[in-house]
Amino acid sequence: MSLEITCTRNEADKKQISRCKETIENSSGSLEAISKILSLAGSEVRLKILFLLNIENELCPCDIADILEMSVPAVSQHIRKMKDAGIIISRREGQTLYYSLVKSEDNVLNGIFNSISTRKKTA
Amino acid sequence: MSLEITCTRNEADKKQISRCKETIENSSGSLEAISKILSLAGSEVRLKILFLLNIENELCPCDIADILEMSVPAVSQHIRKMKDAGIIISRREGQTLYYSLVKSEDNVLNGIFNSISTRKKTA
DNA sequence: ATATTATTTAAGCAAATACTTAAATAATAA
DNA sequence: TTATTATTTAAGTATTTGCTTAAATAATAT
Repeated sequence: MSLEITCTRNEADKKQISRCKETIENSSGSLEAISKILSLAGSEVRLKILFLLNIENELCPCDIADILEMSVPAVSQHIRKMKDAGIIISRREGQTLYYSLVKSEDNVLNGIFNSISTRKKTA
Repeated sequence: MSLEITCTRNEADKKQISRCKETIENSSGSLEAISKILSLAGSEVRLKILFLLNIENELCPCDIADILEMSVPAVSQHIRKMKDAGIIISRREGQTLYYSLVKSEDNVLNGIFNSISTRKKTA
């Protein structure tokens, strides 16, 4: 973090700017982690997959492809990104891989699932 | 929504697939709206801007550029996307434009801000 | 072994994204 | 009016993304 303030606005509140820089610095870890999760959930296809996994507990790529009416490789590639990020895990049963959400308490995804339900009700 | 099921898995649960298709169809509006917001918040730069606006109430592009150590046009272009999506609004005071969050109750952003704070505490 | 099925991986490509620099607006000040 | 300041807009470009098709793994069945 550079403490130098380059804003030339007369009215600029330099204390506010310094304070904000520190705030960002102090939360940089969670900001990075959460923006990563949000960038994954920010794809409509992936949000649907996450939403379905939350409801159905587990699904395989083949079923997801069927539900979302898209190709299996396309689904598989979305799944890989979420698996790499550690928000879903797989369980094998014969040839079939079942994917499910990784559960955690302070999970930003739970708030998102609630928002989807809430917005649906009030719409 | 096509009700045709193309999954060739022997074990495929056709009732589950039909049910999931209906679930997605029923929530398609909120899924689209929320994925749009998440795609905006899923950029680390924009998440920082939203996070700062939540704390400071309002900020101008010049100050944000200073805080985040990036160019004013780059900030302005991020701001435009969020303004176009209706999640922030501007207030003019002379030459300066102050941006702030559009408040709403069932707001997915509030859950995100909570997650940032929670994760910071437990980290 | 060979074939079938479920899934992943890889290569290729079009579209979207996020910067950069330069030019255009808009408001204020001299 | 001309200059200065805050901001936006536009054009250009490199990177990322999300699909497609084809090939590679992996498990099961014959």
